[in-house]
Amino acid sequence: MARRAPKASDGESGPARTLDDLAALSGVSRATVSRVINGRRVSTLLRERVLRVVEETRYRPNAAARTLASGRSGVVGVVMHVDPHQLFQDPYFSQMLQGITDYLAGQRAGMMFWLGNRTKEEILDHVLGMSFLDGVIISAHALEDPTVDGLLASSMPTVLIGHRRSDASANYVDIDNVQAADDTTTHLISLGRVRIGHITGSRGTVAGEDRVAGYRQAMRRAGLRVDGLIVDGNFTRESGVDAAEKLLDVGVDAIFSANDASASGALEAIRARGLRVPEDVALAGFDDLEFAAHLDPPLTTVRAGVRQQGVEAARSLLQLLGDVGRSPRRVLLPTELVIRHSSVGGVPRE
Amino acid sequence: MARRAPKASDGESGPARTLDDLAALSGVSRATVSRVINGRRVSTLLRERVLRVVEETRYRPNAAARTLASGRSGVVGVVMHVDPHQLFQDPYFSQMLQGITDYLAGQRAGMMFWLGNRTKEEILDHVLGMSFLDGVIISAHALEDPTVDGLLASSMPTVLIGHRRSDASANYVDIDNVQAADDTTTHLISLGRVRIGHITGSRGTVAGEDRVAGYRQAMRRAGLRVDGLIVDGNFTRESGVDAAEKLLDVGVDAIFSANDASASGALEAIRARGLRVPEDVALAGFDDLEFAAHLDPPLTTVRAGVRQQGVEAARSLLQLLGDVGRSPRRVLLPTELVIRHSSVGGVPRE
DNA sequence: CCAGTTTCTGGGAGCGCTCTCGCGGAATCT
DNA sequence: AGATTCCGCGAGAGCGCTCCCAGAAACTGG
Repeated sequence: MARRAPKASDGESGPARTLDDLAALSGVSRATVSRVINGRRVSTLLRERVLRVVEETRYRPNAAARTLASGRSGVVGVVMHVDPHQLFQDPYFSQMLQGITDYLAGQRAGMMFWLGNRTKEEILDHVLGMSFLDGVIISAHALEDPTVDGLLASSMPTVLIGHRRSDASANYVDIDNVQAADDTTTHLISLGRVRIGHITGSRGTVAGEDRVAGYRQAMRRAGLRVDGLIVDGNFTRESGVDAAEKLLDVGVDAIFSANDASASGALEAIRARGLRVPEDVALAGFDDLEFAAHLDPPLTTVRAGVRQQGVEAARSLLQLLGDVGRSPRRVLLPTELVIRHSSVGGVPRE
Repeated sequence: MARRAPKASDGESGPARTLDDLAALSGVSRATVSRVINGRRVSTLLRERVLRVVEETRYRPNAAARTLASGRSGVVGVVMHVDPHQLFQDPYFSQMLQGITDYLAGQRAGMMFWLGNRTKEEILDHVLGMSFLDGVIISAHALEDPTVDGLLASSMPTVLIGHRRSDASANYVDIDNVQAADDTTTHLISLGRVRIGHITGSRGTVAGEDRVAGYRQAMRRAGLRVDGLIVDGNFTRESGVDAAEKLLDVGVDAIFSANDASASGALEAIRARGLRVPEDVALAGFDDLEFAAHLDPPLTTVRAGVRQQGVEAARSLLQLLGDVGRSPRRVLLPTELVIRHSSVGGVPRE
């Protein structure tokens, strides 16, 4: 297509737009210029000659041609299918996004985002339509997610965040929600609490289901009853308020809430009744987002390393792409129970 | 390069990966398949034959090849050079980003983001390195910005948000900050206020400088003094608190703050002194972000249509790309003074 | 000093697509 | 009925790059 003027040249002002131009200008072959550009072995003499021309002409390789010829673009997709409003409000997502972008930017990888304003089918279609992508990272919160299924079924290298798929070939970064929830509940039990309520996360999400499972597991092991002590929430502060009200009505001496946001809601509800935390009701959350340490009292919670999950996912994807064998990457990040005032009043503020 | 296995085929399982495959399968030429895919005139008979094969083989065009051959990728870059923390905290940016992404997604355009975790030079280099981009949208807040300069100097079609560059060729979407600030100040004057303070935005930003200019202009026209009444702020809530303290010390009966965040800080400071808004001190902000209407009292402010600025920028860029002549796009969005309780106590809550 | 290496370079064949050109046959005109 | 226009289609030349291959040049050792 000499018909359409090449993007970057008006008339003949900027001469070197292609490798051939550079080759002509520096008196070597195109192959040699390519070697110089890509840092492969070339004699010092020629290398310098070429580099000077590259410099002078402010040459920039054509990314599309490169991608076509090499099969890799250096660009990955990032899909976080959540309501945009929530995306920006909820530090959970912004922290994860930051982890991803920091790592990828550091590796000079490009990234395209799909931040979930569309339907899942549209997203899948759109992502797969960007066929030049080297791979994609997708945060998979729901147990059932057609976007994830579609990606997994496609030939696109994919890393999931937050969902250990049973598919043998799936790559993921996750935390052990069950274990962490068990630990947290066990912590509350060890404090002598016996009526421990749980405010669930959204049903149908991995984190929601796994955390309630961990809670049940710990309670069962301790021989404690759970009937009436599990109230549905949906990870929002508001749901935490409502759920805590119900738990307080039936009577509890501790509440384990499925995330920090709902825990902060629970805290508000407990306070509103004139009850003390942790004396009357001990409280624990999950995620350890920044604000958790600044609640009054500071919240006992599970440090999930949300930002780190993003970093690991990005790292895994890049490793995966570099690995010809494409052996699956599975990363289970450790969690840590962070004990603060909301469960153990006497402990000095960290 | 038959050497590297084509990305999407393992062995010979999925046969149709290229137009040539489709052509062979449907017994037409590659050109005709291309016409079908791109919706150009083809007889119904052949069209259907081809479409059936496309369907069956779940064919997806190779984006890189398309870009190389056609010179357009359908992907644009979005650069918002702000600290990521601020990006997510400050609704200003998230609203603008949402406007941009909504419009572009609606037009099925892809987008790549640079959300400002790197230095300006790095960003410029990285963006220009993605040579396949059809164009870029950049939010230009600072008076001097090397990234913007570099983009403008390059051959990359670029639309600025928030900066009317004098460059005849620059495309932008902006609002008339001077006029809007003048209007707001004039509103306060019309209420009989005479000692009207201004809390500036960050110096060196277009919005900051223009808004103080509009304020000065209105004050001068009304014959009011401004010395001692202009205090530096930086668009944050905290700076609003500090600046308001100073203004209250010198004595004011109204404050016009350069944005809503700093206005909310000012509100806090005024309240802390036991003064009433608007009876003792009338207050006005700028931007009309969501929270402005929910302050107590609701804040008089300038509706800048932040989300709309994003939409318009995206629309402008797409128009620009469709326009062979590439005649410059300049959009000056209207603003509206939204009068609420914080300036006119008697007005019923909107 | 020549055969056997090793290193470096250029030639050239693609990667998968778009788009112009021109041909043949159908539709329209005189 | 013959001349003219129109339309649909195939052929084929690129787009700018990567990477294999083989020849040339520079070493090595006997």
